[in-house]
Amino acid sequence: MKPITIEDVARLSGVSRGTVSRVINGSQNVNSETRKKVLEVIEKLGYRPNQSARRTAGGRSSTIGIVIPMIGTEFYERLIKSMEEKLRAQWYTMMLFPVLKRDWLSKVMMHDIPNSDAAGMFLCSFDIERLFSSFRKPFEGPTVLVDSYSPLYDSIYIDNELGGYLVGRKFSHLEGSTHVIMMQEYIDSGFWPVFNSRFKGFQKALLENGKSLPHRNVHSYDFSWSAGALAARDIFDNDRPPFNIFAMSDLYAFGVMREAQLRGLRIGRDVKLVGYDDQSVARDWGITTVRQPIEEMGEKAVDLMFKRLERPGKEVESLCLKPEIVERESA
Amino acid sequence: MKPITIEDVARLSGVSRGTVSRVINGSQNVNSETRKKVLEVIEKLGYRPNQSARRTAGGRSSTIGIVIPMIGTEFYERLIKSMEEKLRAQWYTMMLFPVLKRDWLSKVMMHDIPNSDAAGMFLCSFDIERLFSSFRKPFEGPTVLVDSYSPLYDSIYIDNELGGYLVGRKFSHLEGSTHVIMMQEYIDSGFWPVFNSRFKGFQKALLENGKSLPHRNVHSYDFSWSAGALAARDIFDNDRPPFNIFAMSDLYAFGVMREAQLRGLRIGRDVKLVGYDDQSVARDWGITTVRQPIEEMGEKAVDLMFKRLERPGKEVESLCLKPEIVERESA
DNA sequence: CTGAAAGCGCTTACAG
DNA sequence: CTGAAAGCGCTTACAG
Repeated sequence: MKPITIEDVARLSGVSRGTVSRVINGSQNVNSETRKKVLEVIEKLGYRPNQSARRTAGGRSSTIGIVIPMIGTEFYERLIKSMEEKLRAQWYTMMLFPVLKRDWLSKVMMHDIPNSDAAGMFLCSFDIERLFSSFRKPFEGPTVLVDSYSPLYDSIYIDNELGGYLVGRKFSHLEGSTHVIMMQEYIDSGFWPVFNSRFKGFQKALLENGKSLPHRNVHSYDFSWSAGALAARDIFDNDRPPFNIFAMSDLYAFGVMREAQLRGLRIGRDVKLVGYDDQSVARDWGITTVRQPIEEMGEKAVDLMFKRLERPGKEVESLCLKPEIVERESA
Repeated sequence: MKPITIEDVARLSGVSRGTVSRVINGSQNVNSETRKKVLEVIEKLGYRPNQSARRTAGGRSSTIGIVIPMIGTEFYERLIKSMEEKLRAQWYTMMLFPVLKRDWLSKVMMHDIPNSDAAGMFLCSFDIERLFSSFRKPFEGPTVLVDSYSPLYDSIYIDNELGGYLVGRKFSHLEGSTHVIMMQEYIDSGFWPVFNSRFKGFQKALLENGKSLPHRNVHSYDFSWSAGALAARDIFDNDRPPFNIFAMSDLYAFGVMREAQLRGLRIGRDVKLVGYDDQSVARDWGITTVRQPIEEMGEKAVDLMFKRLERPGKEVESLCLKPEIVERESA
């Protein structure tokens, strides 16, 4: 069974292919009677225009690609959802390219994306300059950086240094020992360095208030549910309360919380705890945390894309969003 | 700056477009000298074939679409990763279509997918028959159902009834009161009913052992980190230990665990607890759970797709995978 | 408002 | 092994 083409629609409507094309593309220059007739036939036949053909014939693509480093986290779920919402309102289709393995990064960048026929591309959380020292620029069309920054591209990101600073300022007036749990970031990782920025801001605030953070109070772990508990075990075993712990992800904070409770330490009193991200787990368990305006970032990213699509030659624009502390019981 | 076309390559190589095309498509019928020359020019120019044009000219698409109901969970992260791994080995590109809002389901099915130019389509966790009573079949090409079943399509899924049954059998020899925490499933939701199947199997095992489950011992909640704790609170307040709790997701199980510890109930003794999914949180916190062979499901799904791509007319094939209990400290 | 026609960048028999 | 040519399903000036 052959697919239905514009030719079939034209024949049954008694008009030319050109007219059908005009109807499909919403041209004003079609008699409303004709349009109605054509639309009827389209409906009856179940005709869908072949997108590949439209594009090779010079029509605009209406898909937008999004590259993200992972799925399976609340952060990207929320980000993607807010972006898709806005994209759909303008009839764009979203195509997701998750880079689920480090090895795939070059394949996604050099192969999948150039072939994707997207009108534009969002690149999320990657450090594009580091990426393009090893990769050829993969995509000629409009590119918007989300959750990262480069002077060469439109971009929107959240001020991680400020996030860390806010927590540091809060902690600098507290009694007791101060600890940080973070993820180790490698220079060659290709990711926008969020943890290091948070750390920088945190340390800056402490220094401003005459406090310093011993190197041994910085705990680096991988990213997992148990990491926070392991770190907490280490902290509780080798130091004395009260503890002030900045867990740079709610995941970590949660592990700390659990370990503390097992030991009878009171969260909010013996242990002051601040997480990061305001994930549902922080809301559910009363963890003070740093909220990132994820949805706002997604929406404004789409705005940047639309502007760029309209005026490809316009000057590069960059937006920086502010995080804020959400006070709960844990600190 | 105009994109480089096959014409440019042909001209600079001193051959015809046809020959360049043969080189691109790996045809054997090209003199190796000619091929070398053409390849050089391609490299030098940085030429990339226009995929849209290839497809409209009758070439095969090498992208595969995957529709999933959500991102942000470990289940889909693992599933997608295992599928992409196999797809990439055969030079296919994966395009993800998450359906992040219920309203978008029809748009994704009727618009995005038909336009996606995919050679084949995976549909994950949706109840396709219920879907297609309201939607026209969106996609003519090879379709493989993953994590759901229909006699009309190739499919692979995990035996949820068995999963529930295994837990039920384990619980039927235990002293104390038995409770279930699950998600309420609505008939019109369009999702493959996994919780109901688990419940069915669970109840069956209890009945076989002469036990019954009072209706009030079934606790339905939405899907969140706090739901398990809320359910546990309800259970602990209104019943007496020992408790046997089947939390049909590790997320729920985790909430139960925390609430129990806050009350000084000993997990594994006062509270026997079984989760579902073997997520990292279950591994990290010692929760007995039902492991689903997610990666195996992903890989075999891709096998089904390849078979179907090769022989579009072959008989429909259906695979059912078995879950198993992972024993840990909690039960 | 509409049709005829050229063109988009490819692929693929066909003939040699 | 290769070129010339027809064709894929569309779009878009152009002319009327």
